[in-house]
Amino acid sequence: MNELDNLIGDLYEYDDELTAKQRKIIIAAIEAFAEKGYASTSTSEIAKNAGVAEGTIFRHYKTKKDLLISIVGPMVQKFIAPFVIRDMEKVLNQDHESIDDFLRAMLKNRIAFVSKNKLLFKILIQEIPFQPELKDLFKRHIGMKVVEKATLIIQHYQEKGQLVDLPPATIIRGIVSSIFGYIITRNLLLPELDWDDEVEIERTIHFILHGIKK
Amino acid sequence: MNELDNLIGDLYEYDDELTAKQRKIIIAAIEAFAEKGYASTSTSEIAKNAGVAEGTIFRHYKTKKDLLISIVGPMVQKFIAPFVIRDMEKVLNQDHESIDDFLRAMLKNRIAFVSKNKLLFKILIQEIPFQPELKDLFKRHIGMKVVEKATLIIQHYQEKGQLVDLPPATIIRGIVSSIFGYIITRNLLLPELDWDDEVEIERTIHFILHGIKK
Amino acid sequence: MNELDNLIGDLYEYDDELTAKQRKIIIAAIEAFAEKGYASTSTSEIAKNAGVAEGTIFRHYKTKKDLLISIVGPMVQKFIAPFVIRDMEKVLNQDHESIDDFLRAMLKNRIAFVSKNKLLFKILIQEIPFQPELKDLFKRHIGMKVVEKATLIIQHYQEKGQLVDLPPATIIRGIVSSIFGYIITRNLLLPELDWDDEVEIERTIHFILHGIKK
Amino acid sequence: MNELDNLIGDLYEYDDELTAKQRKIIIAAIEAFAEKGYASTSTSEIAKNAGVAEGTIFRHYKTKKDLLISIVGPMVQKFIAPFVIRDMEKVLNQDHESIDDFLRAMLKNRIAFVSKNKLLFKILIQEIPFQPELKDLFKRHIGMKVVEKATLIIQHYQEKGQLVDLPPATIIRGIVSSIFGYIITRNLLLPELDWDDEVEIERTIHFILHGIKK
DNA sequence: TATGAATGAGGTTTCATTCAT
DNA sequence: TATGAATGAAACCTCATTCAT
Repeated sequence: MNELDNLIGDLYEYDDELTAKQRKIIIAAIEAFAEKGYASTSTSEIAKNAGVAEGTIFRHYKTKKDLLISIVGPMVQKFIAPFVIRDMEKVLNQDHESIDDFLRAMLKNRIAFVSKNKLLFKILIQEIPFQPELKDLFKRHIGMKVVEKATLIIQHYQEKGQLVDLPPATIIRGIVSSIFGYIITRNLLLPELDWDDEVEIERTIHFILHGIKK
Repeated sequence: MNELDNLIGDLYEYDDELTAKQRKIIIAAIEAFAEKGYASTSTSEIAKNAGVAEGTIFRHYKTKKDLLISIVGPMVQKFIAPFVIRDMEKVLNQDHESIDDFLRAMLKNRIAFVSKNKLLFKILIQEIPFQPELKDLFKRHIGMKVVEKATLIIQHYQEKGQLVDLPPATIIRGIVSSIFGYIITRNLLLPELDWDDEVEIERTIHFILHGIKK
Repeated sequence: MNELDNLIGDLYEYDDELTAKQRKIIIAAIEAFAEKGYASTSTSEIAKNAGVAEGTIFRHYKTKKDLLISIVGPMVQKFIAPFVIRDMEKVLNQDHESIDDFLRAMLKNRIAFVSKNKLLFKILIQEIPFQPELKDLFKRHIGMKVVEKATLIIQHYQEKGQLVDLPPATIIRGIVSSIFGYIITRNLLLPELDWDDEVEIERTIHFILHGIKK
Repeated sequence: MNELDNLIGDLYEYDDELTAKQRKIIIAAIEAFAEKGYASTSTSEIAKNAGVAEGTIFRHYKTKKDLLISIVGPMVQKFIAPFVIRDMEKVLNQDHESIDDFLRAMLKNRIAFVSKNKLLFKILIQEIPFQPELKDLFKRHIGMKVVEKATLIIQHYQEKGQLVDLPPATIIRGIVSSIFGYIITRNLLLPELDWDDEVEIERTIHFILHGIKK
């Protein structure tokens, strides 16, 4: 479980916050939630796969939902938000000459991030519609901070005459849809295909920038 | 539940196949599945909301999963596939001069379709990852028939010199991502906003055709 | 379980409100609660003794506490309160010449009642301190209606010059303590002794009326 | 927790038998048992309220029931029994002229005792029916020694012609019921009322001595 | 001595499903 | 056809107790 091991290291700043059993619980939970969905995964199954007693899960997480939140919350909080924001600040400060470069940087970064966190990503998008806590978290972090920043960046480039005069919200939606479309197709819908990320990212950037019309 | 009533009429060709109770069961099930997810909805809850006895559900549907499939299967089979295909044939036959018109027709049609079937749509995309039957159905209908047709159309326009020379798969992904991005934002993420569909569809078409660069 | 059978008949006015299984559940629950206490009785144990599946209990009673309340509530409501009140009205109306007769009637009646409901009585006094619902029920029925009536009766006899001039509350406490003292000693503390109820009741009445001093 | 602190000092002859943690455990246990009942109190709750680790409880008390017994046992053994007996011997030796004085002394003494030990008293009467160990302890100490002595005293006064010719057991029951009736009403049923103990004790003595008849 | 992570048996409750009516 | 009582497996969770540190 190399992917998962790294992941844990990322999610929890101080590794020693977690006992060995806790790590095993989290890893087993991530795998099960991603494969069968949160509601269809039983705590006894998680315990069995983690090699711990069922009671041990509840010593560390008061409820099953607590376990979910503690897995998926940090992903939203510590990763998505700060990374995105830092990236964007970098962009604004370094003042890339063209948005091409900016877009390229962003896409690669985000795609690498999701590739490292495929399972968590799947859990997150599956459960957001049903977990008000997650929805809130998401709206607060992404909806407010990220969209705000993104709007500024887009206006910045629009003023420089590089971007079309669509409303920033529409532009953001276009970009995000394209990115997610790629990520989901690549990782969830057709993971069995041979993907040349380098090339396909360039194509996606081309699509975002110039559309499909010749 | 006007939306649901129409819906039922659409899903089942011969309305009289369904008893009144069956209709009520299906409606209650759609509402519950969409709101809380398939796995988190109990059959007793469906029965209560439908105003029937618990046993009645199992008289008509052997298992709970049968109920799900019988709700979401027809959507895939009878709706998505035929509509899309028919649309596309229409396009190819009528031979729209420009893809602009074609795209516009498609988008409006698909968006109208999903608006009519918001709840079913939500159930479908939530459950596809977890229900092999649905995944198969989907892949067979969409993946094979639709993608095939779409590829032909794109090649058709590429030969006419109207479309950029990206691989058809990339183009399809771009278009579909943009459509879904709009539908999901509009119906699931931010349904509380005031949407002017006419205008926003035009913007989305513009994005698909020309991208974001000026 | 003849005692319990009668009991059920008393508690539920229309016997046919209860299925056979429900009766068995209630009887098993009463026995277990009385023997081991509510908190120390498991629902699985009740189910086993009742000869039903555990789920059956929860089909009829939403929670374990529901089961307790539905057993002990009617005892308070339908029995204690109305009986006592009716008795007392009878007394006031018939206007017994002396309180001796009244006391005697009361004691016999109450003692017979508790003898018929020994187990329920035990459950009731054990659980009242821990179940707010029961406390409320009890205070409302006994505390308010019964004490009020009793006060009137005592004042009635005090005016006739038959009763000592202690505050009614003190007199009620004295009488009730003596009755409960007898009932508890007789049924709970020393049930193994040979009790001649007739005689012992006369003695208790003598104690209440004249005290211990010669 | 002044009440509880004194209490502990009383229960354990050599205070230094107890570590600070042990004291905290006992105090927390008394409070919890009294409030929610023995069976409904978890050891983890006691540990938390005592500010110790869960394991610490089991270092001092082999089982949860051990803890209960070690709390409530001394109350029966070291307190009730010896006090009562000593009092009674005093009475017999000092040879109070009248039982009035004797009764008054007893009542005040017992009521003061229970007031100091309200919580323990509550635990004791709640748990006696369900804990054979306690029942035994109680029967051995109270049932045998106390009743024996009390019988002697009553016969003593009966011979002096001061007491009515009811069987001693009946007289004991009358007195004890009246005392408990007062203590329970005062401390458990209606603790929120303003009680003037001096006055109410006199009234209770009057009731015991002369009954309710004028 | 004290800790608190770990246990696993057992608690209450839910639930899809069956079946006699 | 429709019912809803009944089921029992399995869900989530609690808890007294143990044990390595």
